[in-house]
Amino acid sequence: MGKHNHHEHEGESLADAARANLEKSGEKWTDTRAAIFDALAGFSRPASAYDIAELVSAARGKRVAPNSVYRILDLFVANNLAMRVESANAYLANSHPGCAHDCIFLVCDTCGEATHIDDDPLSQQVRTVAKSQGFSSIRPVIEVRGICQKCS
Amino acid sequence: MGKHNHHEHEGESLADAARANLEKSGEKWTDTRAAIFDALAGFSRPASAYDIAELVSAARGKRVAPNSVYRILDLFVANNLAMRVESANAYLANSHPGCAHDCIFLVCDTCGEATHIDDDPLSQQVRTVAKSQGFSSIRPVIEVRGICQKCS
DNA sequence: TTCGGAAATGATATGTTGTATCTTAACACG
DNA sequence: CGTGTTAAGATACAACATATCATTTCCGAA
Repeated sequence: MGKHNHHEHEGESLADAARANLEKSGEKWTDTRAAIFDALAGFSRPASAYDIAELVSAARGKRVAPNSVYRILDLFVANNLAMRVESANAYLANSHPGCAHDCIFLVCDTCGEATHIDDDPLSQQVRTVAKSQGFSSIRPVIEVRGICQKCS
Repeated sequence: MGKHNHHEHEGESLADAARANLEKSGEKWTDTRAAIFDALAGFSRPASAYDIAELVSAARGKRVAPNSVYRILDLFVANNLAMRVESANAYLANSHPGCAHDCIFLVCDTCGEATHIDDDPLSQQVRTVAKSQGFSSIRPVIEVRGICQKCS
C-alpha cells in the first residue's frame, strides 16, 4: 500500500526535527536559518521568499535580504526541510522532515491553502513514465490547482 | 488503454488547425495572434512570453509588448492551442489542438527540451485523489524535471 | 590567543516574469 | 458613415529570482 506512519511535528518540535535533519547532513543550524524556518513553518499556506524576508526582517528588527532567504530555502529544499510549490512560486515547510517522498500538492486557487499528499504508487508511476522516455535524475512535480472544499 | 490517434500537425497545417479551433470558439484569428502562434510553434522548447515578444517584434519590425503576448497566450491556453509549463514559466504550442488532455511534461534541466506525454489513466488518478479531498475545478499539473536521454 | 581560511550572511544591483491601467486602433453592424 | 465592442499598444510597476562582491562569523592550527 505504500502507507506508513509519519511523525507529524509542529511548533518547537518541528523546528527541532528540522534542525536534527539539517545537522545530520553536516550543515549548521544558524540563527538566520532558524528564523527563516520558523517564519516558513508559521505560514498556513505556501510562502514566497519575499513573504519570508518581510516576516523575518520584522521579527528580528533587522533586514534580511531576499537573496539570503533564497539561499537558505534552497538549502532547506535540498535537505528536505521544505518543499517548493512550482505552480505557486512559493515554499512550504515539510511537516515530517527526514521522511522523503515525492509530494503531491493540492493548491486552492481561491484561498491559496495547499494540502500536501503522499501517494507513492502514483508518484512511482510518474517516475516510471519518465524513465521509460530515457530520463534520469528524475524529480516529479505533481500539483493540482483547483477549488478546495472550504471555498466551494 | 486510454490510447487514441492524434493528428500531429506541423508548420502551416498546425497553424491552420489552431486557427480552426480558435474560430470554433468564436474568437478571431488576427495577424498578431497568428504571428504569436507561429513564433511559439517555431520554438523547439518551452518559450517564455518575453522570448516570444522578442521574436515577433523582430519578425514584424514592430514592437509587440509582453502584456499583449501574455493576453494572447492566455487565450491560447484557454482554448487549448498552447500549454503552460509551470515549472519553466514558459509555453508550448499544442501539436494537436482540438484534442484535450491533461498533459505530462518531461523537461530536461540541461537542454531545456520538453517532451509532451499523454497518459489519461495516470492523470485520472491525480484527478481522483484531488476529488477525494473535496477539490473541484481541477487542473492537474504533472511535470517531471530531470535529464533527458540525449543529455545524459 | 590570535592568525588564517572557510562558510554564512549582507549589500547592492540587475535580470526575469507577470499585471494593471489607460489609450488607441481595428472591426462589425445598424 | 457613426457607434459600440473587441483587440492591441504604451507605459508603469509589482513580484520573483540571481549574480557579484564585501563583510562577518566561526573554527581549527600554530
